[in-house]
This record gives sequence, structure tokens and C-alpha cells, in this order.
Amino acid sequence: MSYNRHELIALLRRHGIAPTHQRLEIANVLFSRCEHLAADQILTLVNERHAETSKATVYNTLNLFRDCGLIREVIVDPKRVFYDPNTEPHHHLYNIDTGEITDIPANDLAVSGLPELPPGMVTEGVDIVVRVRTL
Amino acid sequence: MSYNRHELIALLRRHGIAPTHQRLEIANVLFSRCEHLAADQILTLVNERHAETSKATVYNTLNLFRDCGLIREVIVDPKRVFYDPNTEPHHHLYNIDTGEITDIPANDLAVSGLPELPPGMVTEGVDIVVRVRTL
DNA sequence: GCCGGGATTAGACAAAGTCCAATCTTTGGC
DNA sequence: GCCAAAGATTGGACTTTGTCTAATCCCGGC
Repeated sequence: MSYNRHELIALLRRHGIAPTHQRLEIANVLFSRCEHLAADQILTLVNERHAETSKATVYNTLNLFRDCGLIREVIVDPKRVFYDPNTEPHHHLYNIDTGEITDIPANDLAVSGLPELPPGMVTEGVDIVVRVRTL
Repeated sequence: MSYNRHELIALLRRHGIAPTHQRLEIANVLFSRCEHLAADQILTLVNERHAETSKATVYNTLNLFRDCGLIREVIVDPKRVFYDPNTEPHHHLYNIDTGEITDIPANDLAVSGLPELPPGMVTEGVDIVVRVRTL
């Protein structure tokens, strides 16, 4: 799940996103590690060598990537949104002590007994969060 | 699920919470309707007739109620936390268009295929959010 | 009714995220 | 390769949610 510059450009183009400098930097940070990062962490990482990307751009870009299905939002911490470069169907393990987030593949996971949806509604997704604590 | 003043006092006492004026007002707002309310909505509702409860107290009280297991936090909207007076095991249906939150009883709902937890960790809870959209 | 400890308060503060208008880049047509 | 238009980026002000603090208030036990 690590990409070189050309692959990143292709990835963005495939999603209809113009590959600018800043977007490539942000995409690189996201896809070069398989972690769940918050906007402020991404802002720090992107500007680690040379400050060249603003806060506004980081937020714009993350929202854009999310809208284009390139990344997913993970909402487990009321303080901040995390971004997940893994768009395969999966769920999350959330350690409420450390804040650590781990993926749970959706493969052999099944939910039974969900009620019928009210008419005129479509399911957008089912998110499962297993909240754990260090003993 | 509606309580009179005496029942509310008993409810707080049972959870080891001193029943003050403001706490009773807040408990009343929470338990007299079976909705999922955010802190700012509770602040408004509590002060509807006479302004008598401050923002700080609303936040203090909600955190206290949550820590004592009187209410539950629902984290589905990155913008604000909702509070749920229903402490029975259940999950949530979240309409991403309207923001409406509905309970899904956990009775006949089962999740199979969850992986083993890493050693030294205990499950604190499993939250399922079905995100729906109005067609 | 008095007293002490816990509860409440206004308002300052903090952090996450949005908005804006000016400026800079990218891109497609030539 | 060059140019203009469309789109992207920017700093900084702003908003919103929630926390903190130190002063004041009030509840319950005596």
C-alpha cells in the first residue's frame, strides 16, 4: 500500500482529482503509512521538511478525498475526525485509553437481525466500533 | 420513560448523585423525551422558561451522568456529542441528511466473526451505527 | 439555623474546523 | 511553449464545541 509519485498521480486522476503539489504530499502521507491520522497530524507530517501546505488546504483536501471515496472518515473520538486510507469494507477497534485505532476486516464478519429500514431510506454503510480498554 | 420529580430524585440518588435543582432540570429534559440531544439543545431546553442553568453546569452534569451510567454518549456526528437516556443495550440508525438518530434494540441483533482481542484488553462495548440516507 | 464541602457560575480560554478574498498554479487550446 | 481561464492555495479571522478557574452559592447533617 505504498505508492511512488507516478502511482499517486494516477490514483488522484482516476478519482477525478487534479494532482497538485500539496495534494500529492497529503496523499503520500496518508498512503505511505497504514495509520489513522487526524487533520492536525497530517498537517504536521506534511510540513515536516519544508513548510509548504496550509491548514486550510489540508482540510480542503481531506474533505475532497473523502467526497471522492479515496479515504474514509472514522468517527470514534468526539474531539477529532480520523482519516483512513483503507477503503476496503472493514470496521474498527478503538482503544479508549491510548486512542489507538485498528482495522477489523469485514470479510468474515456478519451482522444479523438488523430491522427493516423505513421506506424511502437507503443504507449508506454500517460502522462497527469495538471499544476496548487496556486491563 | 417519563418520571415525576420524586422518581427523578430517587433515580439520581440510586446512582450516587446529589439531586440539585439544575441536575433535576437536566434529568427531566433528558428523560421526559426519548430523543438524542446535544449539549447545546439541552442548554436551550433547560432555560426555556427561566434562565437558571449555565453552560458549564450542563457540561459538568452531562459528563457526571455519563460517568455514573445514567446516560450514554452517542458519537456519530463529528460536530457534537449526543446524549442518550436509553441505557439498555442498543445501537443506532443515523440519517446523515437530517441528523436524526433512532434506536435499534440489541435484542435480536447478533455480530459474528469478531476477531480475538489482543491479550490484556477488555471489550468496553460494541457500537453499531447504520448510516442511512433519504433517497 | 449554622457550617463545610460540594455545586454552580460567568467568562476566559482552547482546539477543531470553516470561510473569505487575494494570490498563485495548472491546464488545455493554440 | 505561451496565455488566459478555471481552479487551487493561502493567512488569518471567525465559529463552534467544550473545558477551566476562581469566586460565590446552596444543600444536608448536625
